[in-house]
Amino acid sequence: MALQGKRATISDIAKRAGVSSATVSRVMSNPSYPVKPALRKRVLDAASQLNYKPNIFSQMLKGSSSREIGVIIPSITNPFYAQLVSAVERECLERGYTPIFCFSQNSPELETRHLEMLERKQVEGTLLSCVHLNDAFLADISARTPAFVLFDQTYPGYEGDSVSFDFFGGGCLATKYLLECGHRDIAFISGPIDRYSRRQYFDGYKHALKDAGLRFNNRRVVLFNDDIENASSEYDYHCGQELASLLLSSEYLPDAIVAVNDMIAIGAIRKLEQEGVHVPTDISVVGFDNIAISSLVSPALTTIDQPAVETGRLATRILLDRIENKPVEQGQIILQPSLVERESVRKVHRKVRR
Amino acid sequence: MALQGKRATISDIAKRAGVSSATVSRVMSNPSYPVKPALRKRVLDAASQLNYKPNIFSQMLKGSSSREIGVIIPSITNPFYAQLVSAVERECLERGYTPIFCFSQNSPELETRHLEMLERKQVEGTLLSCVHLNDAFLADISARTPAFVLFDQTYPGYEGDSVSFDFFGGGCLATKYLLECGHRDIAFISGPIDRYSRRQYFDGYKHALKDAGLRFNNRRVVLFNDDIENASSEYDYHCGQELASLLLSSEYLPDAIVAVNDMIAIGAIRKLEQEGVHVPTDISVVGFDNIAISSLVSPALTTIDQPAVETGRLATRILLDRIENKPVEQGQIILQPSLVERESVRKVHRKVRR
DNA sequence: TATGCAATAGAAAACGATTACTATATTCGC
DNA sequence: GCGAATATAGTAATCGTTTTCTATTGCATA
Repeated sequence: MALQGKRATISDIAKRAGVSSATVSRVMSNPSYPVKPALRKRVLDAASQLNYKPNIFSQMLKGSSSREIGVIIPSITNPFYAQLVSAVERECLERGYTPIFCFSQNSPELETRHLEMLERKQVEGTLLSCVHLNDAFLADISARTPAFVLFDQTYPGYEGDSVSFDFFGGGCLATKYLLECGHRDIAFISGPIDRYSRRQYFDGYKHALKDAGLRFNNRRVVLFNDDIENASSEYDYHCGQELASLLLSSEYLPDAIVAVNDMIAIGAIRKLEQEGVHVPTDISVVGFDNIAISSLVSPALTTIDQPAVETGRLATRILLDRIENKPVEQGQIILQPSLVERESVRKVHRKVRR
Repeated sequence: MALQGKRATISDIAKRAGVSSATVSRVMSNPSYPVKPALRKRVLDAASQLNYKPNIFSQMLKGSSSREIGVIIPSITNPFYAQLVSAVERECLERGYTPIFCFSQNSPELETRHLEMLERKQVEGTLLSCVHLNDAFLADISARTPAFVLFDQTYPGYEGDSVSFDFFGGGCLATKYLLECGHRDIAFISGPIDRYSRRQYFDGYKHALKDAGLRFNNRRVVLFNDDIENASSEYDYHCGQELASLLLSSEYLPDAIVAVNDMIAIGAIRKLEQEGVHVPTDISVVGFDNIAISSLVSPALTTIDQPAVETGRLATRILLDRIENKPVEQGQIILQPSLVERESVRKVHRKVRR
């Protein structure tokens, strides 16, 4: 392999093989065009001698597709997104695409910056877990991008392709389960309810309470409002500890807690245990996400499963199908929550509902 | 914003503004070239009316730099790599580069495939946590890539830039700490010792034992040999459980365990507790990695810190400095281990060494 | 023996931006 | 007021590939 300073071009090969550059191009990338076997061999030999690698920018300029997609998520240290990203990558790999992952850190400015970068790079499509709450902005972007799928964090009333999750149903399910287990005084703990998903989850909680004929007690909603844009597990964990402290300082403890995510639940449980309040004996907790750790902590966390892999896979499929102009059976998917029963909830008295 | 089917080119703008395309180019991307204010304004207006976005492929073809780098790691669901990736991204963002993340799943074939893809894309540099154990291969790649830095998993005797970790020292440190705490019968548990890093860690363990005048007992080395290429946390966790079972089935339990990583340690602890063996009362455990969860489990894991953020940051800096031909003070960095004392090790009797 | 079509290959025109040359018009130093 | 330097803008070449035209064969059909 001759590695002179510069990389060999198609005309270097042409010269060496004694043919025109058109012929070289046809040998290299148009298998259907007839070229005499002898010539073809000469070209192939010359190419390998010169260690020829086509210049991708030139090919792109001539209009071939880059097979790159952009993927924007809030944070990769959040295990939910790590799993999601893993699924996206696998799907892309199978279909010959390269994903470019970007992390918005829950910052609209960063999200915009990444979106602009992806547009500059002329990716063929974008997958976005969106932290913008701006309708016009989204319309703008999705019009400009060849293909565009919202996932995880979607936008209420968004008309385009999306793979979202029934957060409302999730909030309901978690709360109803606690009610069924005989708990009545159920608190809700969360970081800032900024995102749509959290609001929905909270609404689900309230709905389930109301549905059970219980009045909603605002003092049982404990929020940790901190506008540090930080989506790390550690942060959520500490947030959970903080929230548990707040709860511990109230007049009396609730029967149970609905936490807005697993990490917060785990942080809260840890703090409670530290203060001598045992889970689930003294208080029950249900989380949300079903990240890997949740089954590994003690007590293992009862939680609502949010299917990260499924979300990533479906969203990627829709996006790639759009890019390739394949028919998309369903452009708007809403994944349903399911309960994962483990050890953090105590059944006070059986109260089976039909 | 007029969005006709095709995107506007530089000559569309030239036509609309009544100037030559050279002038447009100079206005758009050569601020130092003098252009009359009136003309400049005409060009700028035309550009914004046509919503002009330069064609990046054309720019690349003319030799401007892509400011893209490739980053290959085994798996993103491993929290150590998630943190590392996060640091790489941050560093890239600051310096205006776009990282393309690829996951090798510990498969040399996939690693090769990704490396080839990155070469095709003509990235300006590559960061690799390498699963190949092939010298020639590495030499080949690093010669072909404009800039190349090995990190995390490096290669013994590798001459190029690298940011690695003193795994041997880590194994020593973990073992010595247990010895200092008064433990004598110390087991080593691990998944397959395939990677260089694991072998080194294991060697450190043996060295510390020998150094303390203890004979190395091969029956205290418990390995889980499974060539499933799976680097997920869940897998390691189950691997840890399996290893603990193996240990439990031996004639009598060791005093302490050195685990090859945190996830395996956590899995083992969980299994031990399930079988009524309490950590650290009955047996002590020290992990390796210091992933976020390790401080959150109960008992909190005593472990060796492997600085993920530092590794990612330093490796990226070296790579980008090379790309930009800045002087690199130190091309080969070996990060040192440090012990994080938490709750999973019991001090049998104080035996202070100087 | 024309005629037409497939096989084969080269010349040259794209793709869109940058930039090395030119070519004017100004302006400056003296 | 004259040559030299500078400001300003256009022409055309260039980056490396693909692809549309052409052009020449060879061969089968009528």
